[in-house]
Amino acid sequence: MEATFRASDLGGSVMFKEEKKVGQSTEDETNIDGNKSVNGTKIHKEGSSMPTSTDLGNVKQMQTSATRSSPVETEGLSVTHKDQEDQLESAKAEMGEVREENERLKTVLARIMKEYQSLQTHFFDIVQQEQSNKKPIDGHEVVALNQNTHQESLVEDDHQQLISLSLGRSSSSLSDHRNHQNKTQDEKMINSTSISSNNNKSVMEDEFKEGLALGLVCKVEASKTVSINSANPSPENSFEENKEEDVREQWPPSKMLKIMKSGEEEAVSQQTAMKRARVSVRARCDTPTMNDGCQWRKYGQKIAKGNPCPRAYYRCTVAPACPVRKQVQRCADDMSILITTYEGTHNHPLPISATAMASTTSAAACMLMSGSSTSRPSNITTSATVTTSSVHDLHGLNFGHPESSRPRNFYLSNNSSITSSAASHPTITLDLTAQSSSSSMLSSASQFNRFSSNCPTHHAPRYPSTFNFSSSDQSNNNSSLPISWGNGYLTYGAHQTYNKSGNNQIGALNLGKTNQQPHQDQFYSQSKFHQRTTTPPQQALSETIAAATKVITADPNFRSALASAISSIVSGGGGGTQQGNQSVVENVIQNMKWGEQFPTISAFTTGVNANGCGSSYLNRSSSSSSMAAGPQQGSLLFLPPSLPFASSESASASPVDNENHIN
DNA sequence: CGCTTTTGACCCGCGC
DNA sequence: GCGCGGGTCAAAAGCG
Repeated sequence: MEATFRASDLGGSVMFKEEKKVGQSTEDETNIDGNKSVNGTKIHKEGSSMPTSTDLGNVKQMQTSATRSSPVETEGLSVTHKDQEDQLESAKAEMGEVREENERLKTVLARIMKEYQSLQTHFFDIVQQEQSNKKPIDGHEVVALNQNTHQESLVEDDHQQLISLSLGRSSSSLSDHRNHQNKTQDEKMINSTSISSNNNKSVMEDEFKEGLALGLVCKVEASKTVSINSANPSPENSFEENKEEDVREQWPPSKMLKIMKSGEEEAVSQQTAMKRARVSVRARCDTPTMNDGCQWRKYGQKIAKGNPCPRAYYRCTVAPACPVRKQVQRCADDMSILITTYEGTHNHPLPISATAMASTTSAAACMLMSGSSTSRPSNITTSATVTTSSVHDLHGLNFGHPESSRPRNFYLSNNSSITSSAASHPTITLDLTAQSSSSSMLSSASQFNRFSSNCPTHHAPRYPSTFNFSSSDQSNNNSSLPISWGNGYLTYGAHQTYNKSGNNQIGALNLGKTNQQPHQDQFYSQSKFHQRTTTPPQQALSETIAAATKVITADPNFRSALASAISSIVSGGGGGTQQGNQSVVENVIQNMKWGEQFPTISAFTTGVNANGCGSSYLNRSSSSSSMAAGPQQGSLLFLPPSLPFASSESASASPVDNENHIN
């Protein structure tokens, strides 16, 4: 497994360990009595630089059980004692190895950091040189520069319909640096007309490594025959296109159209807009906005038809040019439900607390687009059952919460009731408002099947009807918990079925049970929440989000779509063997699947990055300082999935539900 | 003073 | 072509 990625990969080896741990964790969890947890301990330590609660528990358990065996035991017990001593010894030996490996990894990490810093220095040198040559670059000039530089990509876009999204993409100042570096690399590649496929492949692999460490940029191709830029088949293309799209997203449509020079480009723009996916999250929330970890600035509010509550428009302000927007609106049918619709891809490092939502929405969007890109939008239905135990696996860390091992069902559905607006903005909905049980799963399924009844049947196979990630402790299926936000915390309750407002929503990812009677007062009651569960609510949501991500990324169609997209790029070089590429891609996807859960691993937040990562956010989120300290200090590695919806008075909080209507 | 929110105006796409 | 609705802009107001 480790052979796939070099240890010098930025965080790659570490992520790898995480994957390994994740891959084994179900096994390890079933051996919670400690005998077999040595591997788990080892990997935990590698991943987190400190033992997790489980690890400590296991070791402690062994020690205590060894201590418990007194000399006055019977002979049989002495044998047991001996066995335990043996185990203890072997465990100690293993831990010694782990320590050594930890040291090795630290060395590697230090080297990577050093390389990164030198690269950064180099980058700044280049920037300074450029700035000395011409006026300081403002945002528009940057856009112009990018557009000039990537004119070829524009043309290429005419032949491709691509969506670009990142799964918990974390680096963006970094990514900006990378873009610049890519640009220079790209120029080199263009200048050098004789590029061997091997070189391409190796560059590609490097890109993969770094790209995965930095986050996934997923490109889904359209049904049209893809003509990979044969002159420049390097993987930089993907970054170029990504930049291109980012550029477009940074501009409002009207201005975009103004700068378009030809009808062809206009068509490209329209295609891009047509394909821009949205991810809508429905959640119980008694605050004006749900705190998803990002920093938002409100730029508009409007009454939407059919809903007395105004819709608020926010844009991400973590980075100045971040194209991500969100709309927040109360559900007309149930005011306790907040519908947050995300659009676009962050082009900057995310606060740790924002990565869960970002990766989930990106994955959902990717899945949606993978379904819609090869044909007309997405008449697809997908359901998934996920338990929190698998969520633990996903996180790669065991929080040791007894409640958290409770199975929870998630329902993922993506169907198409396409309206015109939905067609231009394909939307997938993550419904966090309701609880899921077996019966409700069925009802939900039938519900969505009903929705998809008008779907062409050829879409059905694209997404298997059910993904079941349930682990062995699935038995108490009915104990799943509904989720809602409340003052930044989750609350639990039985909720109303979502579906009524789904006119524009092509799909729904229903993470919970469909409905019972709404008891709104429950949702506002912290005390009731605490009565219902001892699971830290934010953790629960984090798990929910991560589980949804897992569902999506575990979708074989999502993976195959991604694989084909990547492999087509790889094979676009003309030299690489398809099979080899495919295996690389598969490995990439395998790693992405888990690595994306730690998108900040690679966000070495030195200098600009740290600031870009949201200093203001961090300053505000005093309650989440423990995790917030990570990015700031550059010690963000291996933190557990953050509590993404920390209770903090968000600067972006706005009275969405106030009655100040405009227009 | 700088940042955020508010809100009227404007633009654009779409349906009729 | 017109009206409607969604989305965005940007000046003014609010706030710390």
